[in-house]
Amino acid sequence: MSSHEMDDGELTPGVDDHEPTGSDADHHVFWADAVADEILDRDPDEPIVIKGGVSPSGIPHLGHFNEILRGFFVAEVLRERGHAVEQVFTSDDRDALRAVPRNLATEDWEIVGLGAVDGGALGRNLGVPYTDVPDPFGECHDSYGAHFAGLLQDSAELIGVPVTFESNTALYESGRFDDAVDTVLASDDAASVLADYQASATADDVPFMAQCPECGHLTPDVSEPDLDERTVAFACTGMEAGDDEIDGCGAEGRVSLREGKLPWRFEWPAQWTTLGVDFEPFGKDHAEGSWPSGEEIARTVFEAEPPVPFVYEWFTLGGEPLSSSSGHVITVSEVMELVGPAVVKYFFLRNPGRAKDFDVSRLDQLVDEFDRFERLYFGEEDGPEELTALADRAYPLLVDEVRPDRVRLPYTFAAVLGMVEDRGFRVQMARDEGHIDDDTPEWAIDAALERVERARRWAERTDNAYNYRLQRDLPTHEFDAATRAALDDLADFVAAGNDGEAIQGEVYETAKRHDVPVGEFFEAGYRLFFDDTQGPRLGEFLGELEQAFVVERLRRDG
RNA sequence: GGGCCGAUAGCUCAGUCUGGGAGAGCGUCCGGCUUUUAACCGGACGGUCGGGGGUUCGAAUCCCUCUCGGCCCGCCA
Repeated sequence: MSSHEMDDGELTPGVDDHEPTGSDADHHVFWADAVADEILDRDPDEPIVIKGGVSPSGIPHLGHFNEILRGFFVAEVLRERGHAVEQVFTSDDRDALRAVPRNLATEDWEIVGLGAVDGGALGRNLGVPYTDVPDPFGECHDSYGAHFAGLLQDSAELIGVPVTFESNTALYESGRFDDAVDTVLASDDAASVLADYQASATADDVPFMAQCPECGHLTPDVSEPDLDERTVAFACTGMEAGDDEIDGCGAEGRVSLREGKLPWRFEWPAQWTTLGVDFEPFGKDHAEGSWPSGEEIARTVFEAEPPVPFVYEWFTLGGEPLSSSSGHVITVSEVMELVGPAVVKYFFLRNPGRAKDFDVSRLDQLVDEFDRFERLYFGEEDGPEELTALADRAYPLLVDEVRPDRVRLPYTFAAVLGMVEDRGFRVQMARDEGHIDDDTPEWAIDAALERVERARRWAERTDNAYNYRLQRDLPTHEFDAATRAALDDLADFVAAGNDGEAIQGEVYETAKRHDVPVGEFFEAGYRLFFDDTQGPRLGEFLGELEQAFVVERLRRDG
């Protein structure tokens, strides 16, 4: 720790031109600034290490991204202030497989049921560390743990957050954890400290779990640690996993301290000291469990200051808790296909202390909210003071590049454009609505059209009011004579070269002339073009389509 | 049983740290866009800020208490 670091803090107050004048120096509109202050108050060595981590127990879902994105914002704020930062993520992959998941994901993010893999093989590996359980999908990774850690890493890349992954198993096997393991086992206090926090722990426990060399199962039944030889005696007597009992093979003997692991309550602080962690976000589940004990273990056993903690609320998916085991999950990959990285980051930028709902059926709301946030930043709209201040401060962290000339199609409008595949149609319609003009750069058009693809997937996934698809072939239909005559009339009107607005008006006129109820006539139109009874505003939509196609379809010729 | 967090409009939430005007978006309703057909625009309606008590000139905000919900004291983002 150098003596001038205090000055660094003074020289980089983290104020940019967007910071509203008159705000107190120690009040921040953005939570990550407050966290950064707290970290810097401790004069950390550089690079400042920001960590997160999970067990690679199954499909990585959006909730796991709290572990990456909370840290991301803090890391970005610290970088802005001129500090070197490394964001690391521990895969807690020496934990034992405790339950066979109902659903899995392939390396290409395809969600499959247990039936698609050898579930029996997984069942036989209950109690075995994730890195020693074979990859259920065969050869794509070295192990179950590597497979799902790979997906997590993949998610981080998708969203554009640079993270260094650390495997717990590798930390044990390479010896990097040796000092931490020795410290715990040599400590007179370790077991008794934990016993103060955990009812099931006693002061006589040897805080280590050995991996049986015969069957690969972890066992807490260890004794007589020898710190000179770095071995421990074990008996493979099985372990508890939830309500189930996992049997051991009964083998006994001694194993190296690299063949096993610390219990989680010790492993977490061991990660902090070994990796030099300065900041760690965690869910409210750890807030009253692992954190208080970990904090004291760090101080009394490792004689090190624990990282700055940060508790985040869990969020729900469509009002229900996320649950890997029941399959109520949404992956980052899926979310990225629906809204893109900036909006995902925006979702995590908001108040982390309050439970949020991620509602796929109302993603348009989330995207609208993001668009507004963006307009507030660019000063294109007035809004509440606090929110505007937050936008000024944090918006640039959401995007790769701040571009005032970007184009954002409203999400539901993008969904309407998604009803037709043709790019020219999409561009023309966006142009007619004033979203694109002659000065719009090509990159902005491309980026805007990406949202059309996403909104299209959303419409399909939720099968909502925008899930209409222009039919390439003439749908099956049955119209009475009056309707047929009216459609022919309308076809002539279109053939005469009238525009969308005129066509919309003519729909009413034609229906009236032929004595067809307006509603029925619209239904006929929706049947012909969408094979449905409803759809978007018909006339203006038809006005954008190729005239010959519309005429032919209205005449039921193809 | 003990503890942590939360509760603001029909919905999603901001505002609570640092007490002074109860807000946004969406939805709903009404109207506009040449005449119902989920894209656009305008307006309106809408809240005893979970209940009660206290501190204060003044409380969504601070304190106490109760109710409900989530979570922790095995594992979990």
